[in-house]
This record gives sequence, structure tokens and C-alpha cells, in this order.
Amino acid sequence: MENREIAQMLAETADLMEIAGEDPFRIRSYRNGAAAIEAYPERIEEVLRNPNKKVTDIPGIGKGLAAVLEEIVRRGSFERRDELLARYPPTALELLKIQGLGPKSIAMIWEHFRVSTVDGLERLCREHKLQTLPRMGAKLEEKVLRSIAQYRQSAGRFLLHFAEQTAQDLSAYLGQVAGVERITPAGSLRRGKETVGDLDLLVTGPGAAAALEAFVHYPRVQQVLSRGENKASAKVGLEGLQVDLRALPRESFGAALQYFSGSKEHNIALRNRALRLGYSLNEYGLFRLGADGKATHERVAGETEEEIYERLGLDWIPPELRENQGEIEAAERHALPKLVTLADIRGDLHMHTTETDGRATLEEMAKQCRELGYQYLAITDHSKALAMANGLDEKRVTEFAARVRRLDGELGIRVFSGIECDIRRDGSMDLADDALAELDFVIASVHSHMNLEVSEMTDRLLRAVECRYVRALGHPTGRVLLHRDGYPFDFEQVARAAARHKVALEINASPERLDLHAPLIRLARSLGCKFVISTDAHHPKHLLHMRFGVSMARRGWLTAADVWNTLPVEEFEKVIRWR
DNA sequence: GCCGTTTTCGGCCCGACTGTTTTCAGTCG
Repeated sequence: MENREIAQMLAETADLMEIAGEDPFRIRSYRNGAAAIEAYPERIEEVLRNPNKKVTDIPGIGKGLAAVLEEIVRRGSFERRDELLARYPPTALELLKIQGLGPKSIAMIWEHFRVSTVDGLERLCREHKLQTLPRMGAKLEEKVLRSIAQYRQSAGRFLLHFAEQTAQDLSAYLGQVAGVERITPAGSLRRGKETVGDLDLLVTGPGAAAALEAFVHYPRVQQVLSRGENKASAKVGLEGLQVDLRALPRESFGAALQYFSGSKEHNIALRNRALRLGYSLNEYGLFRLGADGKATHERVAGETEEEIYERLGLDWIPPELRENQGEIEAAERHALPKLVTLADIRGDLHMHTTETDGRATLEEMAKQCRELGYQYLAITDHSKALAMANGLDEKRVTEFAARVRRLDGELGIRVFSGIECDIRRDGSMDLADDALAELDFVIASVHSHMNLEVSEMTDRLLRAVECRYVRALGHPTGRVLLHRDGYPFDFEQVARAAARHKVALEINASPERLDLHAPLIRLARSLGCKFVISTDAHHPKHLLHMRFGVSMARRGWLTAADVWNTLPVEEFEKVIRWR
């Protein structure tokens, strides 16, 4: 079993314990344990098997959880979890994802109505039965109905990094099949879309058929949906991500890659273009049209994507741009932007340490940044409004900045002192000016009061952007993927102000946020904004999420020149010290 | 349940908001 799945089992049990009203500190231990295991670089199964190692050496794992881990690995569950699942149906966990309902309410709803599903909950709200329970009223019913609608929208989709991980695991497994030449992800994963509905994998080589056979016997397959000569589909993993694996002949690999990468809108436009030029395009290749207007068997392209685009009079279009948002016209004019790449990134400008809610020290984070080949980083812990994260007050800011200055240069990498400063409800900064003035890089972020009126939220963000110490606006929309929409505000107005005040908009690379997204990036760029791409890392391994932020930037048509943290350190320093 | 230890049990992040109350429980971050 994968660490991620073990962690999920512990976290779910913690949720169930919360519904059962158990000791909150014990629940927290389960959550801590889950986080520790998820972040642990080595497979827990291996650690348990190795007599020279102890799982209790992992911080957060003691005797109790060690026994639980052993039981999970041995039989796929553990006693406490089984007991709780006998008391509460597993669907009750789903209700926790409905905003406005917590464990106490879910327990009460279950006790009173024996309702534990989203559908059942919706009925209770519509029939105004929820408000018969203590402390629940009409407003809550409305809120829950809204949350249910939002929840349904995101159901069945998966975060980009989860889909990527599944693709990598599967590729490693299928790569061992003899005669497999290459395995390539297509679909929205290849386009770098922030969420993925299902995973398309293409496999070529003489062993492609054998790969299909191996795929349906992949140990993590939960359910085989279909199995043909050229394609197999299955639900993979406990999470049930649908994977479609297609075996392809080499001569049509490019056509299939193009076809299955999408987007649908891009492909429709491309096929229309092919028709106008006297071709027919499908997943097997680009074929010449006959005198009758029907496709002949004369294949003029198909082995690579490049030759297909070329035949259609287009430069090759990077997958991230394939949304039929002007990329075909630009490719025709040879005017596609030279998109920013991961290799362009020279620093990471948003991360947390053990000083607040991060899991590694400032030295550990800096070392990891150096290993990634960066020239610089900014340490940006939370400010005091985020009490739950042990945010820094003015005194600690000053002390911490001094520590950062001492460290700067010592590890062979520039370390800038920074803060992720909360924007208070009225738009003022959570820290006094003289504290902010000590820092090199101030990110202003909203973490509270997210349900203000549009005008109030807009004014709040405008005031933050106007603050002379602020250099970047952190995760500007506040969205959390599959969980919460961004707060409403006049983005255009704020972006204009950011451009005017030389405040960069952050593209937050954390897989749960990926905020900003493509349409807003393009809009902001057109208004003259600059950007930073940062990971918001709370652990050294989160620093590797930079690639997701770069994908978002590419989807937003950005070049290296649009992104501050592609600058060499001397130039970057000039940019942040301009006032 | 973990941790650190004044080695055997006490402490473990908490403030603000919301909707429901009429003094606060539950939720959120």
C-alpha cells in the first residue's frame, strides 16, 4: 500500500473520530501521523519490513500509531476504523466536505434522521427539516444547499498532481513490460489543467498489447471497466481515478497524442481547419480528401504532432495553450509566445518554516532550494492574525529577519527575509509598518473574512496593493480546488492597481490552489501586471510543486519576461527594492 | 495518541465569525 493511501486511511479515521466526538487531541495525533506519513520519503511498508528501522523514529508516530500502521499493512484496515465504520456509514465522511457542516452537525443529523448522504441531506434542506434540529435554521439550510451544488460540480475530478502521480506509477509499472517503447500521458494532464477528470495514457511499441494485459492486472486496479484489443479502462486506486490506456501503432502516435490531448474545442477548430485545407484529421492521422470530399487512405501526417501542425500551416502548439483561445491564429502567424519553463525559474518566493506552520527549518528549506539549482529564495512565514499557524508578531518578525540575514549567503544561496502578511478585513496589514520595512519581500494574502460583498472585498484588496511595503499579492482569488471558489471581487480593478503599484500577482503552485488560473493570468498580463510563481511550500518536498505553477503560467501565455523570479538575483533585487 | 520529561503524566495553537440564541456551540482557518 502506498504511503498516501495509508495517510488517507488515518485521516479518514480522524474524521470519523471527530464525528463520534472523541478526544480532540487524539484526533490531532492521527492527523499529524497522516501528514508525517504522506510526507515521508520512504515507503512505510518497507520500513516495517526492515528490522533495522523503526516507524516510531518518524516524528509523529509513537507506539499506538505504529501498531495501527502494522495492522493496516497486514490487512488493509485497523480495529478502530472498523468500529467507527460500523457506527457511521462511510458516506458520512462525504458530508464533511459540505461547507457549513462539521462533525457535530453530521453526528446529530445521523442520530435524528439516519441521513448520511449528500442526496439525503439535500432532501432535508428542501423539506426544511434541518431547521427542526437545535441551533440550525433557515440560513444554514440555504448555505448547505449552495455548498451541495458546489460540491457536486467538483465531484469526480482530481487534482493535477494526483493524476500526475498515478500516471508516473503506472508508467513505471508498464515500462517493465517487454516491447513497450513509450508511455505518454495525454488529456488534461498533458495540458496542465488544474483538475483532471480521467487519465489518458498512450502506449506504443510491439509490446503495447501486452501492456494492456498487464494494465488490467495492475495491483491497484479496483475495477476493470472495459478491455478490448486497443484500449482498456479501469478505476485505479482507492480514489477511483478512471484510467484509459490505449495501444497505438507508431505511425499514428502523433495523431493519437494530438487527438487525446484535446481540448475538445481546440480539436474541433483544428479539424475544421484541416477540412478547409483539403484534409481530414482524426486520431489515426491526417488524410487527404478525395474529389468526393471524403477522406482517402492517403495519410500525409500522423507519426508526430509536429508534422500534423506543420501540414496545417501551423507552428507546433504547446499543449497548455490548446483551448481554442487564439492559439491557432497565433500559430498561423508564427506569433506564439515563447512560454516560460521550469528551467527559467531562479528562485522560490513563498514558503513556510517551523517558525510558523511549516514542517522544516529555514536552513532545510534553503538547502533544498539550493539543490534545485535556485539562486535565491524568500522565507515568508505567516503573520500574527493566523494564530492557528502561530503567526509572527512584530517582535518575532524582527528577530526572524535578523536570523535570515545571518543565514543569507552562508549556504551558497541568497536568502531574502519575507512574510506572508495577512490582509485584515479593512485592507490594512496585519503588521506595523516598521516591521514590514525590515523585510525584503512582503506578500499580502487574504485568509479570513472571505464572504464580503464584492465592493468591500475589492476595496480591501486595493488598499493592500497600495501599501508601499507589499511586493506581491498571494493566491489572489483564494480558491481551493475541489473545495471552495475564490472570494468575489473586481479582479480587473485590482490587477490594474497592482500593475500601477508594481505589485506582482502570485501564481501559487500549491496543487490545492493553483491560483491564479489561465484566464485571469491573461487578463492581468494584458493590464500590465507582472507575476511571481511560488510554491507556498510547508515542507522541502513541496518546493518541487513549482512545475505546476509553471504549467499555470504557461496556460496563461506567460513568457520568462513576465515572471520576476526568472530574473538573475541582482536584477531581482533591483525590482523588489524599487521604492 | 504523541511528546518530553520536573521519567509517568500533563500539555497539546486559538481567535473570530455565524447563526442561533439570549450566552454560546459549531465551524473555519
